[in-house]
Amino acid sequence: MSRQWKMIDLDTGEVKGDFYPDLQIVRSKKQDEAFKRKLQRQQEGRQHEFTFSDMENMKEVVSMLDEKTCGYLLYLQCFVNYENVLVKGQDKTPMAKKDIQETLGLGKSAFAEFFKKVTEANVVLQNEDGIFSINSRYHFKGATQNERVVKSFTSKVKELYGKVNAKDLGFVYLLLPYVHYETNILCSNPFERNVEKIEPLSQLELSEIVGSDDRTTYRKIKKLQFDQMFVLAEVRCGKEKHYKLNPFVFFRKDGYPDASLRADFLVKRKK
DNA sequence: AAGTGTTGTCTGTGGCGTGC
DNA sequence: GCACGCCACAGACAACACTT
Repeated sequence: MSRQWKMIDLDTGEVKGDFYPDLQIVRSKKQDEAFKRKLQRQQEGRQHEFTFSDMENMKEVVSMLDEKTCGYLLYLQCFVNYENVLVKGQDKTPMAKKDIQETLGLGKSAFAEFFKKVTEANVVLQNEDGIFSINSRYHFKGATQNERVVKSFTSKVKELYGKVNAKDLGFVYLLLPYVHYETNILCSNPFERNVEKIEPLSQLELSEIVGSDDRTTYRKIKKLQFDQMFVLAEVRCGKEKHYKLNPFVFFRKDGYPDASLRADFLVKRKK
């Protein structure tokens, strides 16, 4: 039996409740605030964790795997460590095959199909010791000199995975090789440094890239949102229209996008 | 234990149509 | 010509049964 104390308001003599000194502690407001700040810092640190995707090589993946498989892959590559090994949990232990299935939240048959496809395409590799890793030709974590890469903020991709289906995530995956360095605009020449020379992709061109009709693409752009933000923003300049990918999820430059950019992607509330 | 096949349910896709 | 609502159908997935 643990000790039990009573809390009494000294002004009124009223009994306010029970206190168990063996089970509970009293923390000052100041301590509590410091603790909350610490927790927030930790979470922000994790929020800005990212992986790289090689924009040129990943086109090979697109040609080998179908849209939904690419979607699962985009989510799965969030779980690599700096050796590109798929890891789980706080202690970052390597994932077993079953862990991969659970991470993706798939049933037996759907997972078997996915696993067969990605291993045959050599996108997910099984090492001799039974450890699974992602082929670093396509996705990797850690420093790089390569500029033809796009960063994925893992916490945002994970959040997105919970909100949309794999095919939708695959849709985004297919667009990643077309993200412009400075502006996040989807264009046919993403490595062009001169902003004047960007050739933005039209809705029709986007449809061709993802291999569905313009109607479906249109609906996806409108639908893809999470946490009160759109994944794609439509930018109108008179009659011209182009599309921008959300820099809080995918970003090419160093560091983290400026918070003012967020406004472009906010979900507009009616009135 | 892990892979394969079948079936039922649900959701997304794309055709058609309407209003602006 | 564009935006989008409706709807039938196809495809994706889970659950289950069955095989190796």
